[in-house]
Amino acid sequence: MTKAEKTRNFIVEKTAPIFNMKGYAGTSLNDITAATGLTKGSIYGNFANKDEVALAAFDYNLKNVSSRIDAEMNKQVSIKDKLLVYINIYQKFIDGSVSEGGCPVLNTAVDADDTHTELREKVLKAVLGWKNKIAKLVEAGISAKEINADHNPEQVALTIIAIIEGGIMISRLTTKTSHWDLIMESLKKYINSLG
Amino acid sequence: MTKAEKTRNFIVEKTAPIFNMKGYAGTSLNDITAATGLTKGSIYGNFANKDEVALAAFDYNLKNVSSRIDAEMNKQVSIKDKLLVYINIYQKFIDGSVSEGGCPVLNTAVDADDTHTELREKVLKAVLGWKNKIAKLVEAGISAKEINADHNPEQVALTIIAIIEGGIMISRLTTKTSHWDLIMESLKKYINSLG
DNA sequence: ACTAAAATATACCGATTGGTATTTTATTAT
DNA sequence: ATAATAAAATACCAATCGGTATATTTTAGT
Repeated sequence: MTKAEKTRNFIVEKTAPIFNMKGYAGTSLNDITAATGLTKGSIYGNFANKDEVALAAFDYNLKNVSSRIDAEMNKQVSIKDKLLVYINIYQKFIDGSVSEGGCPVLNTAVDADDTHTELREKVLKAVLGWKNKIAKLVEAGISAKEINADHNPEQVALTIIAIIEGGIMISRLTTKTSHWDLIMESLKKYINSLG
Repeated sequence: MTKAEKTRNFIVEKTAPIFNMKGYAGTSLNDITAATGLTKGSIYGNFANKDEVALAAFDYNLKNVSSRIDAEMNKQVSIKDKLLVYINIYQKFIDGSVSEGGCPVLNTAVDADDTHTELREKVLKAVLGWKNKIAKLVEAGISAKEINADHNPEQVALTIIAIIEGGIMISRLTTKTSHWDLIMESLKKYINSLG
């Protein structure tokens, strides 16, 4: 790994939480230099512009979440247990133990849907990928007779994502873990009702 | 209504959609003057600062949603039908027929939770009020034997809000009304399963 | 119609915005 | 160790940021 690559990663690591908290417009180049300790010249030596940093930061934040989920999901055998993984992983993003501004999908979707095309397309891809992933799990669950065949995999996927993301919005706003717990209890019931 | 009050309302009406789309940091005073056709001096003659405009814009956006919901809810008699009102109202915010950037609660919560205390407190109040409203409806439903008494009103309220707001995030991002429809079908099932 | 007050426009402020050309420093291959 | 190269720092740019003091216009009461 060359020096430039190291610096690039360093910049992304340090700015990713800021973009996740403050959003694209709310994060200034001064924020970026302050967080990295680097100068503007150095930032622009590694990135073409602010957009490129923001896009890389989103990728980083997304991978941070999804890799944790993948790792935990691989430990589970049943489809339902795999689906329940989201609850435990996101809990850590709520209670502050991992938190860096909440779910990057939610933050970036709301931040960019009307303002930033490139960022919007990245989140869109992430959500559609997430949806497909859950839908395939549901299909596998149906094949394995673990989930009733009368369920629409896409609908189940969208419903799970909606509950999680809506739950994050509420819980992070109210800062009540009890709210998260209650919503996730509903999600558990929903998942267990699938078959 | 004095001239200043008219102008104040005019500024709020014109800028409310902008704040809802671009967020607080993303909306500049240039945006505000461009949308109103007024000059900076006129804006600052009616508002102390940008914050005051943003706060008034949020109030306006929130009232726009909640008054529509209240009006429609009063037409319904059963508790379940009252709860189902959210689906039809928010549909209009999704398909673009009323849209001005989506749900102000979701937008402002995500925008302000880590950045803007005053705005954050306003959304927090809105969400807690919304939660209490649904919880009281559920309690009334239990009293009327329309909803089973084993349901936790607060939990039902939080779950409904989460599905709606999560559904808005997804549907506005993907611009697929089918996604909204599928998620709302799940919400209908959930509401109907209450009793 | 006239005047006092209210509301809006003009013209400006310093600070910050994203971005760049140039110089200095650090790295790396020989 | 040195030269070539890569990376980072410095110093700057025009434009825009939120905000204000003052001048002008518009409104409203008599």
